[in-house]
This record gives sequence, structure tokens and C-alpha cells, in this order.
Amino acid sequence: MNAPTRAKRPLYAEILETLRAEIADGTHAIGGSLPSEAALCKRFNVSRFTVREALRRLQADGMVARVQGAGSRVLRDAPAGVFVQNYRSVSELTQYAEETELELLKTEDTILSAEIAARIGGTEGEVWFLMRGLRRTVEGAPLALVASFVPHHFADIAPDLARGDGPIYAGLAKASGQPIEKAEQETQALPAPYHVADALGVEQGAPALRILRRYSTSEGVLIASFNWHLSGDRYIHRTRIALDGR
Amino acid sequence: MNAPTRAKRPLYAEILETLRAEIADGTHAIGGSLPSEAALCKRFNVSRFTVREALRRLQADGMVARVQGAGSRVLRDAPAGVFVQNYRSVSELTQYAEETELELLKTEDTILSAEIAARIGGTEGEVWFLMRGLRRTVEGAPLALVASFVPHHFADIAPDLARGDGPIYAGLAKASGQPIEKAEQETQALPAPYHVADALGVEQGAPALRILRRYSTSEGVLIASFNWHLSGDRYIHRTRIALDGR
DNA sequence: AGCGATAATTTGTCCAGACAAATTTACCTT
DNA sequence: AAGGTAAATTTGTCTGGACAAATTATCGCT
Repeated sequence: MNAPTRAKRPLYAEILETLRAEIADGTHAIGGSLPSEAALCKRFNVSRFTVREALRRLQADGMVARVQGAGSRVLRDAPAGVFVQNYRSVSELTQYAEETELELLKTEDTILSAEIAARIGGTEGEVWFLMRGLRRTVEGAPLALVASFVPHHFADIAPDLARGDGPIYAGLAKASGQPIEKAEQETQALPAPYHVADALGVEQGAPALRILRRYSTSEGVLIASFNWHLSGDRYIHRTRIALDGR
Repeated sequence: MNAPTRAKRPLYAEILETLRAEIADGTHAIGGSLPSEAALCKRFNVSRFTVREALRRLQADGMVARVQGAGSRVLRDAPAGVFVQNYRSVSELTQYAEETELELLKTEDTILSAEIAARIGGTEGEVWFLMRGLRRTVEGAPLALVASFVPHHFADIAPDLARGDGPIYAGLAKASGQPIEKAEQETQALPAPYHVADALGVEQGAPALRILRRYSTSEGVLIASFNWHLSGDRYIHRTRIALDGR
């Protein structure tokens, strides 16, 4: 078996990107079908395995549904999942950041544990830069305890960005010269560890909302911030869910 | 190439179940490594493809991290983010409802307390119809304990809608002859009360995520459902945040 | 036109093989 | 003992092939 010439990026990633673009531009309409695996193998001159790797990722994104015997149906024109809460886009998060104040508490280099690495998109054992802070409302009430991880090469500029008016990620994107391509959020209910409980004035172990926001460029994760919020009635994360056609 | 005898269930599913059990019982400790792919192929007498299908699903569950050259490291002893919820619109919530199953547990008339009324948009003292159920994944794992409040005049049809395939709110909107004009969500971290803890198999008082979704027409709230989810590592609510211009 | 059976198509499962890339281990030298 | 290099190990990417399972299309009969 002859090995293919090694592209810098996996073949399936190229195909994935092409299919994503074609779905987005309407070549493959929502509600319609993608070409069959066999047709895609022919078109891209790759094995069925490679096509399936691309399709698998489209499926994982919620963009297509694959049905045995029937083919792949387009469900969405972009990866599923958007927003929640008071914001539904990065620009609205920008406003949130501008309407609150982050008080930087501590900065340090940190070696990523396996668990943190898996969460934020780094690699276990890597050195990242960690900034801990307390985000307050304009009235001064504690809103969230924040732990932000940035790749180590931003260590020099990140603290000043944190002290500035705008969101950190915007400054980091500017410094990196790459636009933000993906912004994700994960929400969990967890027992408040001691340092969170102490900072937010709740009992250790009390239920707390941990919201992780991760911003990525094409080169990887730019910043990942854990925001710990007070439990139950002291913090409610409220959102509107979009109605279709609006 | 000789085809294997067809098992009722895929081979990778058997291996997945075995590995899950071994991680849960400590045979493969958290922080330690799983056997290599090659060793698992030997042990189970299957191809590498089959082993990798099982490992891929363990990885998707957040239970292991697979690192090229290093092997698979155990992160957790149970699936993390058993169910990742990604939705940005009502129609996508529709799909969620279709992909899970709601088992109706109990229905009853209820008089709204001030607290519940304020949350769901009713009036204290009003009689509403309450449906309690357990939402499960297609594999049967408990996903959420659900308490849905609907105005009393829907009491006759709501249970059948709950037992149907689609989302309840769609059926109610149809029955009311009014389109849904607003869909809202509120997320809180709360201690799991007894009935939630019991249904979802966690300790009473453990942190749980309570997601309230409220659907309204021009005439008022159509349905408001509290969804209680397992705490931290068992349920992660993941979203994408829209980038402006897309 | 409608229905049922069959054939064709499409995805799912699984095998064997190979090379690339990344990590770990072993070995040798200082 | 420490450091560097090479070899071994492990997962990632990719090829080709095959049969199973599910869906759709086609054909024939009434």
C-alpha cells in the first residue's frame, strides 16, 4: 500500500472544511441530502474511511444526520449550539465585560493537569499562564470568581489586558493577529471549592455554577476562563432562545 | 476476508461496556492508563478498528484522554457530560425532544406557590397542571427529572402530548392556535432535593443544574418545565457562542 | 392507482494492512 | 547520576476490501 503524500492537515479535515462551506453557501440545502459516501470518495479521490471521518465530525457538530440506507441529511448550516444567557454573541459578551469590573487577584504559571487540559483544550503537562480574579458589578457586588488560562506566550500582556476595559480575548486575538473562530461555553453545577466559597461568601461545598468559556483561533485556544457563580437564588443565568425565522 | 458471526450488538459496544465496567470497578484506575490498542485487540480478538470504535466512545464520554504515542489515560470513572445539549433555537430543541424519551411518572393539579408562580410566569394561588417525568437517553440512561407546568385548561391533552414523540410545547401551541412568541431559559445551580436525588441517583443536597424553559404565546405562558440534571461531571451543558457576522 | 416483492443503494460494522507522528523507554557516554 | 540519542511503543491517518442492516427505488400484479 502506498502512503499518500503527507499533507500538513489531515485529508478528512480538508473535506470537512469543504463540506462545511458547501452547506453554509447552500450548495447542500438544509433538509436536503449530501452526496453519498461513495460519491464523495470519488469526488475527493480518498478512501471511504477518510470520507467517514469528515462526515462523523459533521454529525458530531449536529450539522447532518446520517441514516443507514438513506444517506446524510443536512440539518443545519452551521455547528449546532449557540449561546445562552444575557448574551448570544461575542459582541454581547464584550458589553458584559465592559459593564463589570475584573479585579485581578493573582497571576502565575501553571502546569496543566489532565483534567484541566481536557477541559480547556490544552495538553497535560504544558505550562500555561493563569490569572485569578474577582468580577464585580458596577455596584461592587461580587459576581464571579474567574480563573483564566492563556497560552504561556501571552503571559507578558495578559495581565494588562485583564486590567483594561475590554474583554481579554479581544486583546489576545489582536495580539495574536488571528481572528476568533470559535467561542464555546460549558455549564456545570459543582460543589463550591474552598477558594470559590471564600471569595463569593458562600459555604464550601454549596452548589455553584461553573461556566467555562473558551475562545479559539485557527491556531488553537486563545483563552479559557472558568467563571464560578453563586448558587441558586443569588445567581440565575437567563437567556432567550431564538425563535426560527427571527 | 471472513465476516464474523453477527452478534446482536456490535462488538465495539461489548468492549465499551467491559472497559466501562473495569474503569468503574477500579481495574483501570483514574490517572492510570488503559491497555494499549494492540493489547486490547489481542485480548478481545478483534481488529484495531473495533477497539478504536470503543475507545473513541470512551473519549467522547470524557472518561479517557487518548494521546498519540502515550496511550489512553483514565480521566473519570463515569461518563462526563453524558448528554451534551446544543441548541440555539426552538426547532433545535424539538430535535432534542425527539432524540430522548420522556417517561411520565405522575400528573396532578397543583396550586402555584408564590415562588413557583414567579419563576414560571403564573399567578400565586392559580391551579395549574403538573406533569412529572424522567427524561432518558435512547440508551435508557436517566438524563433529567422534569417537572412541567401547563395552564389548567390543557390538562386533558398534555399527558398524551408528553407521551408522544415531539416536544410538548409544539402540541400545546397547536392546540391553543397561537404561535410561540418567546422561549426563555434560566439556569441555576441548586442542591438536589430529595425527589431529584432519588430519581437521578445522586446524594440529596448534591449540586445539580436546574434548567427552566418557558414557552409563551401572546396569551401567556404555554408551558414551563424545570429540568433537573446531574451534577458536575455527569452533565455538562455545552454551547457555541455566535460569532458576529455569522 | 395501489400494494407487495425484489433489487439497488446507502450507511454501519468489521477485517487486514501500512506509514506518520508523538511519546516513552532503553542504552550509551560523560 | 545526568544527559543525549536511538529504538521501541503507541496512537493517528489512510488504503482496500467485505458483509450486514436499513432505506429507497423499481417492477410486476391486481
